[in-house]
Amino acid sequence: MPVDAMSDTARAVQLFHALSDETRVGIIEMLESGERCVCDLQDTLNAAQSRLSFHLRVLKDAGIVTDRREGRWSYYELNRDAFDEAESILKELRPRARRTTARGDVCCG
Amino acid sequence: MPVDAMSDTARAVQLFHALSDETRVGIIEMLESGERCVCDLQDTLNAAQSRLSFHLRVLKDAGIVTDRREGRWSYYELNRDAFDEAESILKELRPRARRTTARGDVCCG
DNA sequence: AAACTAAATCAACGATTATTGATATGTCAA
DNA sequence: TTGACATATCAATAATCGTTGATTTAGTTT
Repeated sequence: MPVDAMSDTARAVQLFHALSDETRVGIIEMLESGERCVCDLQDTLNAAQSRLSFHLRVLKDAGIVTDRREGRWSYYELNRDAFDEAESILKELRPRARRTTARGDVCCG
Repeated sequence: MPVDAMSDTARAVQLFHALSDETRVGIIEMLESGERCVCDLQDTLNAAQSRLSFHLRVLKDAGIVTDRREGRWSYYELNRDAFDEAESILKELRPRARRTTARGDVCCG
């Protein structure tokens, strides 16, 4: 499903899912300082080519990275918007009030 | 593994994994406004008892919720610290520089 | 063109995660 | 103390996700 045809919850799930894998976090850490080509990532992360490609696709589908092709190389870069989005989703999920259920209340009436 | 005996990356993965499921996001949304008992969650989210219990445990293991027992009921509440933590992890993963690879650079030398 | 390279995709398998129904544990009420 | 209830845990199954090796797609070099 395209990102913009997704419920808020589905989008949250997609974003956080993309962030919930060691290899992908490793990729993101490598891209923190700027754009990298796939072969660089491969060497440094010590990941088989198709494995890396798989994770890059998950990140790309989630909008966390963008890619550009230059000759026979592909370069990947982090997308700030996705991080803004994740942060704002987190803020929405954050607890608001201190407590609403008074101790001693009955539930399951 | 206990949360405090975990690498930064492993912790990031655990937190984001806990956030990457529709049912769990649903639970979090219900807890935004304060503490709730399990039976409330069950009714509203329309989830089988053991299923809910499973997801609550994932959230609890990740430190996203805390629980307390009162008589035969269990109450769950969001833990602000986990949200702070997730936010700060997100900030660390965020891109720093604009671009380091100049166009036309060669890689895979 | 032919050979070579970087990267994406695919199919098969293995691993992890989620769901379900059954059972266990602790608490309350009759 | 017996029965009902709320929740947790467990074992089996189903579904999803990640890995691997092979193949495909482009682009480059000779």
